Amino acid sequence: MNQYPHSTRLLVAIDCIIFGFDGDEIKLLVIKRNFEPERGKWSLMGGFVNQEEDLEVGAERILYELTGLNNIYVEQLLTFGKVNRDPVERTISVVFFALINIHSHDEESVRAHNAHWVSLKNMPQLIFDHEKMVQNALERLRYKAALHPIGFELLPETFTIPQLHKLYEAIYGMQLDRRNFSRKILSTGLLVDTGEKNENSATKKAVLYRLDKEKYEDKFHSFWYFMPEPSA
Amino acid sequence: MNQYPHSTRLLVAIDCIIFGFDGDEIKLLVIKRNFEPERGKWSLMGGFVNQEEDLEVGAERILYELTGLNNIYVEQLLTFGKVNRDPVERTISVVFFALINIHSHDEESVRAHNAHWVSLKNMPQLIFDHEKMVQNALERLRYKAALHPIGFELLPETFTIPQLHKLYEAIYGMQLDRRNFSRKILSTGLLVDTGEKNENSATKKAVLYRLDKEKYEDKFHSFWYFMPEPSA
DNA sequence: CCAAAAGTGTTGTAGTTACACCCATGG
DNA sequence: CCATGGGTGTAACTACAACACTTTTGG
Repeated sequence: MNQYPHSTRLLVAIDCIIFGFDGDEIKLLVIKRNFEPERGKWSLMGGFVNQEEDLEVGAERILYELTGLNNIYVEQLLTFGKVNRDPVERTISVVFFALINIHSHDEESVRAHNAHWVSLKNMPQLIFDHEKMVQNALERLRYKAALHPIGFELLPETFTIPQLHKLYEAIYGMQLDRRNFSRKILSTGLLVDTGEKNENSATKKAVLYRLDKEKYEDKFHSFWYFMPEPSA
Repeated sequence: MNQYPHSTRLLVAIDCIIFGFDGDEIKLLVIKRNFEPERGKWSLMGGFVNQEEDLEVGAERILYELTGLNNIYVEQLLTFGKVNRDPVERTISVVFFALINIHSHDEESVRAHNAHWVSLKNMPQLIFDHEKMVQNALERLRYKAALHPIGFELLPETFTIPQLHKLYEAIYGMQLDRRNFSRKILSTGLLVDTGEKNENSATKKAVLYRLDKEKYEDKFHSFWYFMPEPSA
């Protein structure tokens, strides 16, 4: 077998930031470790990269193992590689972040892994550099959600504008004018009126929308700021 | 020595995308390999991560080795980890991208490494997945330059608005109205008139500006699109 | 019929595009 | 004195923030 000589090989881990939205707050899915090292402490869900496994595949494996979900929004965040970040042995960690509908995961599996949804406001201490990872992921979420129609990934298939509005308020920790927000979102042309209405509401029922998948794919990469607005 | 048992350790490489601007085009600094594997082919500058070296430090080491430059703009891009991306042995590559003033590097060192500036338009074939990396880096550059005052990193300490204008046209491969661009850039308040003028011009001499470092640091992270403009 | 939440209208303002015009310089 | 490129001005348009108002529902 061909090999590069004289080079050190390192452990490569994958850690997953998993965000959810409970209708009020952004939540993070973390596990209380019942294994060593750092048993009893909180950490992100993770694992090691297998020899014959692409990084993305590894991330999907780990996410599936915990949540039972496939086909969720996953994006590579950054790779953390400080020499002493893991006290046991030097480990490079490739961090992914995932957005899921908080009600869709496999409860069994989550319980079996001793995982819990925690709110970002009173997040427990996490092991190693996992808090930095979360901080970084939150910044990325804010960044992307401001520029791309990404928030939907945290909601069910069908959702109402007020739900989306609350979601955005939660992401940015600030109040947004309900009416302007509604227009802004609708003006993207990405939402399709399903004709149905939300039954949960105690007062006036809100219209349920779903994503226009095609337009979503098309428009996903558009953004502008320093550049002039596209005239077409 | 404590170790995680039963886990595979992998080679971890660092590859560097190095962008420059020659006044006309965005250029990429690549090396023509005079070592195995793939001797004689073009590739990005890279190296392996040392056992006792942080990833960022490794990137800076590699960049310094090639260009002789310290304190340049470096940002982690993404980590590439497909199982067969390197035919010799499975290698994870953490990719960084750097922006430098094309005239400031150490010519000696660049020659010694058999490195050359190539234009993106007729870029030679690169080994492995390096072309994907470049593609990705270009997208990131476009993304960031549209939202953050990052273009300056590709220019000398002092520069003129027309230079900056040409730079942005090169980044996006499109024409931008000279006059509106000028106002937009000046309205950021990030440029300071040095009082001096560009001597190179054959006609009217343009004012030389420099960055207001403090404001630059402050404003670096501001951006908006879906969100309302900050009222303060 | 009233409170609470959802949805629609309107207006002033600020930013930006798409221009025209003037200025400085070297040949 | 003229061609070239740099700098400033301006009008029309558009987007959006900040509001008020109407509609629907349950109790």
